[in-house]
Amino acid sequence: MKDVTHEEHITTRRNQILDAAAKVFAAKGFHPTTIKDIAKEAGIADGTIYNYFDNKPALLIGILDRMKTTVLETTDLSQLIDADLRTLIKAYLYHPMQALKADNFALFRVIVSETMVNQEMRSLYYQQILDPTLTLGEGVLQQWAEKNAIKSLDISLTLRTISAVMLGLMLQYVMGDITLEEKWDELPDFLADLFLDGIGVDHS
Amino acid sequence: MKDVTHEEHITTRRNQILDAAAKVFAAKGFHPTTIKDIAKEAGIADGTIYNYFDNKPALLIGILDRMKTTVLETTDLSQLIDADLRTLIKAYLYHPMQALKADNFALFRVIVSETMVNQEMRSLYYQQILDPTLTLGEGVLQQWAEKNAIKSLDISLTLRTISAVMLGLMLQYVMGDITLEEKWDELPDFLADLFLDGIGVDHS
Amino acid sequence: MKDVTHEEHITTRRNQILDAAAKVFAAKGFHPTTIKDIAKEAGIADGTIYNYFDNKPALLIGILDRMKTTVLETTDLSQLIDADLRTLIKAYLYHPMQALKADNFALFRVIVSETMVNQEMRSLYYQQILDPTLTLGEGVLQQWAEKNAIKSLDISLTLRTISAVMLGLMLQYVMGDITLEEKWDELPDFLADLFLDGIGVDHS
Amino acid sequence: MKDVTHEEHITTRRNQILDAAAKVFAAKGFHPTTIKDIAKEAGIADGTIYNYFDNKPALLIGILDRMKTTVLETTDLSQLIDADLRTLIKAYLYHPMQALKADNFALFRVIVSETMVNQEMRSLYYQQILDPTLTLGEGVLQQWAEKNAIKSLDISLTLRTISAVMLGLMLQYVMGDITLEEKWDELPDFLADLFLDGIGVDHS
DNA sequence: CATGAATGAGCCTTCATTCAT
DNA sequence: CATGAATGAAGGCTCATTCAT
Repeated sequence: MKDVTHEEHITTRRNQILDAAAKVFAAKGFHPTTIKDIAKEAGIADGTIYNYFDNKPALLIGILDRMKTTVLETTDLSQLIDADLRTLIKAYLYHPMQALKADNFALFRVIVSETMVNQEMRSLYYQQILDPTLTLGEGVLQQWAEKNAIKSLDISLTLRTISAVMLGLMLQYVMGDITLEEKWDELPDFLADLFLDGIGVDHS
Repeated sequence: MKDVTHEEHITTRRNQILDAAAKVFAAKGFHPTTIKDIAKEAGIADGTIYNYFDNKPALLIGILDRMKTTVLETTDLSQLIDADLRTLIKAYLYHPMQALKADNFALFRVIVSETMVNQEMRSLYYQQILDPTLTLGEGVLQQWAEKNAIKSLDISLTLRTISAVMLGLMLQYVMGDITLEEKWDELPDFLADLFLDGIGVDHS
Repeated sequence: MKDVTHEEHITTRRNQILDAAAKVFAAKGFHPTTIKDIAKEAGIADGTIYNYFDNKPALLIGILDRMKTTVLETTDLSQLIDADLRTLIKAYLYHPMQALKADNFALFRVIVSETMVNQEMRSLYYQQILDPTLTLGEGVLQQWAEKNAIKSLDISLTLRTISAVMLGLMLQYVMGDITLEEKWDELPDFLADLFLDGIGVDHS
Repeated sequence: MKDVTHEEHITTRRNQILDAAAKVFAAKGFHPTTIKDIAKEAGIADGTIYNYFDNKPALLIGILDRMKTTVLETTDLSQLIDADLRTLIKAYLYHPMQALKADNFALFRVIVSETMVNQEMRSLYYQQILDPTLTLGEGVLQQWAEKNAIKSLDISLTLRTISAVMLGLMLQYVMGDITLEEKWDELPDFLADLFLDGIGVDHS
């Protein structure tokens, strides 16, 4: 009973700190942010942060780690198992794009930036986010392949291409591509068409 | 005459410093690298670097800036103007992928990482690399569209999608996706097929 | 009655804490040891320690203070009042040397180290240990002097010399003098001879 | 030529810093002293200290290291090789006692304190100071033993006893023994007599 | 222009101590 | 009296940058 309360308290505090860290990281970037900044934002003392996290990088890792839940939950495609392929692809693309759009650009930038360069974050991203996403998608594609609804392509490369396009577009958006910003909402439709039909004309 | 020598000397020194910086950044990352590291690698004194660059970030910007030449030169597609579309797309994809494969992973990672987070690098990348590449590609696609060789799609989005796929795949490669590493050389062919024909079966 | 129990409880707790502190100080040194280390070793909470001791130095002082009893008890020479002088000196030297040998090197080191540098510990050591020991010894020597069993020397200096030799040898032992370690057990005999007869040959 | 100046400059700076460190350590103790204190005393910036020393302990080690020269130079006994034994012993004891008396008590305390507890300082003390001193003394005693001027005792223990008495007396002095302070100057004579003749009366 | 010693602001982290529960 | 989360002062150390030579 007391333990439960205790656990809850720890979780609350960790989230409180991660929320503050996410906010400040998004605003100032990882390296320019000081522990004092985060503590101030969280309304606690510097030292308190170290009662819940080992060090500064652990905060960013904590933020990334917290995302795995979000990603997997919002990307629940099981309910779409009976939809047609085009709808499915749109859905697969739609969620992350909307999630990003909110106002997490800045945080996204910081996370990608550090992930590129931090071994621990890299493997965390791979294990917690990329790999589950790919596995999920491969299963779906496999089913459609068996129904002869898609060409017999290398499924793993296909999936990687689809997830890569999302990542790549996000980066380009974040880099300041205005065209992309304007047409952001058209993308799920556009991509679904592109991936399903290609750009080439039929030569038959 | 003297000016020429002078200019040459400056260019040489700058390149010497940038070479050293690129090497050390690739090995240790941007933030963990000190000016002293770079000076040592370049065989000069710390202070000398400041005669050629304003500050540490300017070194990374210098490296990125030097790349624009390389990128545009190696992506010269004019000679392929008469090839068929599939060949063209392969060529468009092939060069950057091989360039990355060489062994500049590490440097690529560092540059992407800082670019995400550094406004100046971001606009430099956009102006010097992304925008020219997109413009080039749009021109080519436009020509093919006029020949009715491709569907009438939103060309700017199409181009952005293609370059986003490249960028995204490179990142995932660099993140440690083993499958991608194994099949890296198959990608130009695979992607050309995918982009041209799509994954869907013909319902006609 | 309740007070007695109360007092007992306090004493028990204090000893429990001092035992833990002594163990950890010996293992890690005074400064590297944290209150948390000690609390953990004692199986109590950090804050509890402050119910029994004012601060961290007070713990070391407490340890030193506890020793006075031990020292004086084990150095009870009264029973040797009838022995010959050589036996007496051996006994005077034997106890502290054995005590050190046991395995309290590490703690001894820590205590000496802090005593050097901490005014409060210094006077505690002087009052509780050095002074009583010297007084005791001086009394004994005085008796022998009156019996004309020893030369008429400055007794206070003689005593200080003897205790200084012990202290100095202990330090050198603890500093890692291998020769001293090997011959440690020979010392009481050796020193007794040395002090009584000197190293010079008789010139008569 | 330039190198010579350079070396000189380094030596000067190191000594300047060590002088300042010694002064502040003596006044405040090792742990309470901050790098800023030392820098201020030396009239330089904090960071400059780290151009000459690896870290804070290295300063104390540097101080100890500098002493080896002093110790060995001032303890040059070769000129006394023809003196009688009593004179020799007095000389052997006199120098360190005077050296300490100056006003280096406080520093001595700090050094002994840290040496007790710091492995690196311990072996430095052993190798640079204790061992040479013992070796020197053993050689001398050996010669006298061969001349039958002293009893055939265990020379290594004898030497250790003599050097231990110095160390021990210094500590007791430093601990605040007033008697010792009053009679400090009598000690060389007193000790020479004690060690040569012993305190026992002749039983023949 | 080259040098590299000097600078000193600034940050992460530790940990003794407090105090509300 | 016990607890242990919270505190926040404090300090060692790094390193980009400057500037006298």
